[in-house]
Amino acid sequence: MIKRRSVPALLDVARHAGVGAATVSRVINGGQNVSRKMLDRVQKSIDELGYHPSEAARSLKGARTKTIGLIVPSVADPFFAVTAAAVQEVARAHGTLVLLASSDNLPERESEHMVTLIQRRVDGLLLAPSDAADADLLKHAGFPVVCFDRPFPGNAASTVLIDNHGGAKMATEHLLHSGCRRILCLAGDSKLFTSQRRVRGYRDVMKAAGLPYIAELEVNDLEGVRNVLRRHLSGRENVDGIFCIKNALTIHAYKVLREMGVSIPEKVSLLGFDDFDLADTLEPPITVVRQPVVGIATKAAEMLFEAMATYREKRRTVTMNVELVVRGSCREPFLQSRKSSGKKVEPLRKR
Amino acid sequence: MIKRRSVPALLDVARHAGVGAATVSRVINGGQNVSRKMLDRVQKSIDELGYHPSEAARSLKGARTKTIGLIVPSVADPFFAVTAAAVQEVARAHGTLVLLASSDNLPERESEHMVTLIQRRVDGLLLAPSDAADADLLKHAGFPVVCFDRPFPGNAASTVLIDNHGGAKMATEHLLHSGCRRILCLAGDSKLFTSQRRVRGYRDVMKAAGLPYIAELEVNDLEGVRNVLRRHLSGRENVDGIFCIKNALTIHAYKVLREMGVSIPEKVSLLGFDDFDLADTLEPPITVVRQPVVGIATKAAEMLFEAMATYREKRRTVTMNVELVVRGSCREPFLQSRKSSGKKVEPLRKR
DNA sequence: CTGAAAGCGCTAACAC
DNA sequence: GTGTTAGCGCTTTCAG
Repeated sequence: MIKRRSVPALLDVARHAGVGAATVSRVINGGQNVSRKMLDRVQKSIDELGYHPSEAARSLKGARTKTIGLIVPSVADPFFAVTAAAVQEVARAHGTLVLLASSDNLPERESEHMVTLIQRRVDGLLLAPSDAADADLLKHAGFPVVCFDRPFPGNAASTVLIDNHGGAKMATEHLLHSGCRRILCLAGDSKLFTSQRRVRGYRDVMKAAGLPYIAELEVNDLEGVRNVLRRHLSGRENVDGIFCIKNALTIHAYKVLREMGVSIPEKVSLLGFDDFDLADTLEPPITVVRQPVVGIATKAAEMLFEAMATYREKRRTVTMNVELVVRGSCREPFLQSRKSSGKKVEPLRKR
Repeated sequence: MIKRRSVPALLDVARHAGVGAATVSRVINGGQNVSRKMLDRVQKSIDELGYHPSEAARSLKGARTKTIGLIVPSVADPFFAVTAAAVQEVARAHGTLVLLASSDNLPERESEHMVTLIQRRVDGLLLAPSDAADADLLKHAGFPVVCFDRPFPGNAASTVLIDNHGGAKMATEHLLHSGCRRILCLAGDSKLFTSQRRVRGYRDVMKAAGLPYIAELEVNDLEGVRNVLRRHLSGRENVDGIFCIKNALTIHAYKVLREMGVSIPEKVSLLGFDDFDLADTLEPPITVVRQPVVGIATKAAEMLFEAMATYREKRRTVTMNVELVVRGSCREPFLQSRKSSGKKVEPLRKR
């Protein structure tokens, strides 16, 4: 027996209270220009019937849907989880709900979700786009779009990024100052924007220093890291520093080094891009480049709401700074005779 | 200059293609009973205008909104992030979108979100309710609700739980078998359902064993854990085992023990409820009770979709099992002479 | 196979 | 102050 309990409509309330539709409408919209008496009567009917106005009908009248879309590769990923929470928070402050969708970095799935959100007539969209996001969809979207973490291909939308290149340079230089000369760069998924930028930062520093470029661009799981490290730590490579492009790799590298009995930082210095929860608790605590995760998302969300309010898209890209958090996984810097070179790393002792 | 670009409507397409509205409707709904010619013509107009049907108008006709709500205390919390991802996945398989909201464990905010979701006419709601969730709202919700992690007060909805009590007993017994006799139980936020159940499991075992009940029920931050441990490790308490009710506490306890120079497990055994990413990487790796996070969410979501499909609410509570993951933070069990007692812990070597 | 028209639940003009 | 009514964009009879 499938009996769909139909929820009461405005007209039901009106009839129940013996008033016109408009009066009910006024009541549920703040009760301006309604006599005390009517207001009470209507309110009573509303409560008795358990009435709640249909948002669908409201938005049909052309009003906003008070909903924004958020498409991320994966909600389970701590970075995007924190990001989602921050977006949430901004949205809530604007009386707006968030429609969450995950793309798994699959362009097709991403497009699929975008279409769905267009059909939902969301007021705006926040997006960490895949490398092959569909620019055509943006044209007919009918609402502003702001990207974060990665740009939209062809720079078709406003974007909030971090200084991946600068952060990677900072990291590599820190390793250099720690006395490392044969630095391995560990990266996964070389098609990812962030990955490319960070590798480039590493490369530029190494090249400028006349040191060898040793990079592994497609390692992702623990097994992969194990193979790679086994190879590079013995033999002629004889790596003395490791720069990991992302969290998972940093953690894998840490594990492998431990299981291989390689001491950090005495034998090998380890530095990761992106901070993580227990980075300061490991033995030794891991030195990382920290990105302002909440800041990125908040900024992106604010830009979106601004665009939604003004309804004029002045496309722009905001780049946020990262900071080096020095802990204990890199050797202490050698005496720096080159004090004058100015832009030396300012070690922070955080956490 | 605020010019809101209005998106094309079905009628625009109809006019553009020189056909009736119904024909366009048929085309966008699978194109049954439409001549090849018409179909092509309409499709062309659709593409040219970049038309996407309005979901709001569709659901106004009484159809489903193909949206479910998900209310969690915090998306940033890894547990709920993973949960959200799993829900996502099930929803996607059902062609449904997820409206995500976070309550911060605040009953008022929770109710607020519930009202909003009711107004959105979501097809169903997944909820990790606060301890003071509003049962009245459920009455007029008009859609099925399934809770997870915690029950709805008064058991007003179907629920997916884990065996908190059993898990805590398992944990405490394991500590006992490890030779601990003075076991401290660390809990935060004593009003939380999960916390209460777990503390109770600990208590029951201790009581049955005739051992002292030593619990701290309102520690939450690192500072709090530090104070508590300092107190209990010295002096007459002289704790030799610690059972942490949740992740954050386990990690804090680990940190404090390290900074105090207390060796784990030689001096103190440590056991946490709920597994976490680096539990196997710390020194020593932490023994934990693991709950099937994805399983919980998936089960809850499936129950919800089932209820949505059948539209009959047969309220039920599902309890999922937890498992003990033995790593290295508890002393090796003493020789167990009581082999016959059967229900002894079956140590798993996972990860 | 195709089109005209009613109506979903609400808001906003407009009358009273 | 309050009620009537015309749509918003779509689906769905019901005629042609």
